[in-house]
Amino acid sequence: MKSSEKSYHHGDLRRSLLKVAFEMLGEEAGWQFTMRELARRAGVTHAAPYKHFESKADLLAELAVEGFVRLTAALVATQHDGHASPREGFVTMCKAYVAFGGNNINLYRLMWSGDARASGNPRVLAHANAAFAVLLDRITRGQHSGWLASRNPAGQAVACWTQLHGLTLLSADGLLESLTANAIDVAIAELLDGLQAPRS
Amino acid sequence: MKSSEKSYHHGDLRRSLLKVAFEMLGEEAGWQFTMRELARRAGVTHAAPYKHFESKADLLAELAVEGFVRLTAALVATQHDGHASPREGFVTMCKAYVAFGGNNINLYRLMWSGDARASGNPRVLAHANAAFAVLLDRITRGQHSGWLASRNPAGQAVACWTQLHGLTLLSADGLLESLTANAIDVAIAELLDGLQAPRS
DNA sequence: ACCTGAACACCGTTCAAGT
DNA sequence: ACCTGAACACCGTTCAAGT
Repeated sequence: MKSSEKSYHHGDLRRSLLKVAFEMLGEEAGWQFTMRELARRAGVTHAAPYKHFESKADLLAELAVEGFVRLTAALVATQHDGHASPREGFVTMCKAYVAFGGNNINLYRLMWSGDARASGNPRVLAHANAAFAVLLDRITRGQHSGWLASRNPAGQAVACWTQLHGLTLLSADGLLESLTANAIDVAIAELLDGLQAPRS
Repeated sequence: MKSSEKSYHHGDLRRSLLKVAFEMLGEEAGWQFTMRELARRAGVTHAAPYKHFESKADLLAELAVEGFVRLTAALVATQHDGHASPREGFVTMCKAYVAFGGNNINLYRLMWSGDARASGNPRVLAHANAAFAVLLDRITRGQHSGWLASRNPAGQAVACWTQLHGLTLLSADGLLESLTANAIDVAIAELLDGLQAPRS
């Protein structure tokens, strides 16, 4: 934060590496950047990152954790707006999920890449579950307040999560635009119809 | 087909390479096999595959095309069984989709990998659309026969596709089992409830 | 305490040369 | 016509050595 741009890198190389990694994820090139490129951009030798991360998978796990934190925040941020209806509020959250993926597609793919989980870092799974918990909480409250059909909330949350995950990925792959207009809105509407329908 | 096992590889190296690649995809190691490992297993030098495939992406595209062909066949195969109800028939197709992904997870991931589409081979997209067309066709017919709510069939098909895609991936990642029992069945039921519900 | 230089065992891809 | 051998420009990772 103190900005020592152009210094020789002292204690905060770890933080610098994460920052540069997020910058690279923001570019076009996909999430499979190389450790050597990361080191190059951070201005250090390719061996230096290994003093701060055990392996590439370890670095990816850190990025994935931060990704889930940001996704969770994006979902939570939709909770207290004044929505026209409970359903509208929920739809807003769903759109925020898909928008997060669309705006951070390299990070989103990294979060689910398997390479991140392969690190063995349990925080990846824990933070994925934390994001899921936001969906589950909203659904549980929706059932209590009566606008969602009452059945196992976890089942509804899983249906919601899988729908949003698939929608995010296929949308980012550019496969939906040619199939129908407003694919995201339509798919979310079908999801909500299902969650509201009685008699599972 | 003539089986010249143990020969020196003549004209059918291309076919051999594809066969070995599918075998590797059937193993545990993920879909990111190396061209050199493929060549090794096929018993040739690592330069030989490049006489039959322009690049690794080109090879992956061929595998992806065949994957979509197989997925399409798996979906079509569920069409003429005697089902207890139209909805049951549709649910069977949905389960076949998820089961295909679960039983061929490396191939399924490859099909959506981007590396395959990056080859520029238009057959990948064409065959992906062919698989989608099966969903669309069943939904259109379901609307005509009246058991599905009548609205834009493409929108419903997109909702179905994205749900099954997300469900397949998250299920394969092992992320659903701990959340609820019968996650696949439950998510498919929510999907169908949505597709059947009037008033989108 | 933190980074560098050189090394190891790999990649994808190319291309002259062999059969 | 089809494959090999050697090469090029890369990787992730390690480790003795420098500052």
